[in-house]
Amino acid sequence: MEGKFENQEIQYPQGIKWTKQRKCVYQVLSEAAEPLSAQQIYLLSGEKARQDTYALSTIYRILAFFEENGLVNSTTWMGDDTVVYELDRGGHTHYAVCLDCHRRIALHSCPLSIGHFAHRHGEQDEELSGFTVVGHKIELYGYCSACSADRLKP
Amino acid sequence: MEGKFENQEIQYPQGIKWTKQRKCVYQVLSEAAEPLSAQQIYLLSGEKARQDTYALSTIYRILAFFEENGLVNSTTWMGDDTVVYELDRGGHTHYAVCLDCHRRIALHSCPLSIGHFAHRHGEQDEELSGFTVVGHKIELYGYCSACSADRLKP
DNA sequence: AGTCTAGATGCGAATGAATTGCATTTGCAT
DNA sequence: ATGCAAATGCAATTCATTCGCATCTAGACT
Repeated sequence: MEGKFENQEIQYPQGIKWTKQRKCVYQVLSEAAEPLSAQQIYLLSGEKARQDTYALSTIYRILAFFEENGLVNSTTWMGDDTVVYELDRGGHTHYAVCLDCHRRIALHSCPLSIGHFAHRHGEQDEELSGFTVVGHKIELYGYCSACSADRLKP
Repeated sequence: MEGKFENQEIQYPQGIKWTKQRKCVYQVLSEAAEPLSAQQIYLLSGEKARQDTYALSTIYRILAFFEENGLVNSTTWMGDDTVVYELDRGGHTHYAVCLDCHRRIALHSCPLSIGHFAHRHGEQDEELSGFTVVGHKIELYGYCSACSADRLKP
């Protein structure tokens, strides 16, 4: 039996060609607790796919494709230049990033409702008139509890 | 006379070694209207320095040095992975980024005061307890007026 | 079920930003 | 003016990401 990572009860969005590579990447993303880099996805996909490994370039192409089709969003962390991807689950999460150890902490509440914010700005900043806001990204940065402690007694 | 970009009335922060390359980069940044990439700074420095051109690797090292010493901040734009640098002028600016033409629009008002925001979060999210927030970054993304129009009638 | 084909993949080579090693040069404190 | 730790230039290197092209495959159509 074809028992790899397939035949799970995952629902793949319709209207696109679902190759085994795409299913695999999709599943990896759906199980991820936080945004992943192409490299990480590449490794995780390799594990899932029993003995196969999918080409890294394919992973990149799949991610670009997913992004174009609105299935995933990409971002980068402060102080790091590699792009990370996460499934677009409708809602959104923001993070606090430690400038020292680079640890990231997910914030469970968003400090501003998109609509509210966009609205206020559309009215205040002339430059922003006509701009259609579809999303936002917020990042707090500073030092996590562990690193804050270290910085006091060096 | 040594008439290059030097002998202007620029005040260089004290306590560090001011080579001509560093002065030049510093001046380029102080004249910039928005964050610049290392490449851009490299080119602009080249122009300022009459006939000289400073090594690109030097520019990178200077920027890293400036950042460590709190003179500049670095970030990246949505949908672009090259790092950009701007002088730390105390205040901070946020941008709206067009996902289509990549044009950026500076927002002249910040939707949340750091203190206020950090405070509320430090109390609400348990994960954030002990985290010392030193700054934040907000990016709106969407489509600018020109591109919004294009998207309606393709 | 078998055929067909646009589009997807694998592989390796190419790009481009950023970093590093090392020999040489230069602020700047003495 | 002198000396040295730190900064620079240059070339080579790393690492993420992209691209060209030959081969394969999902899914539509017999």
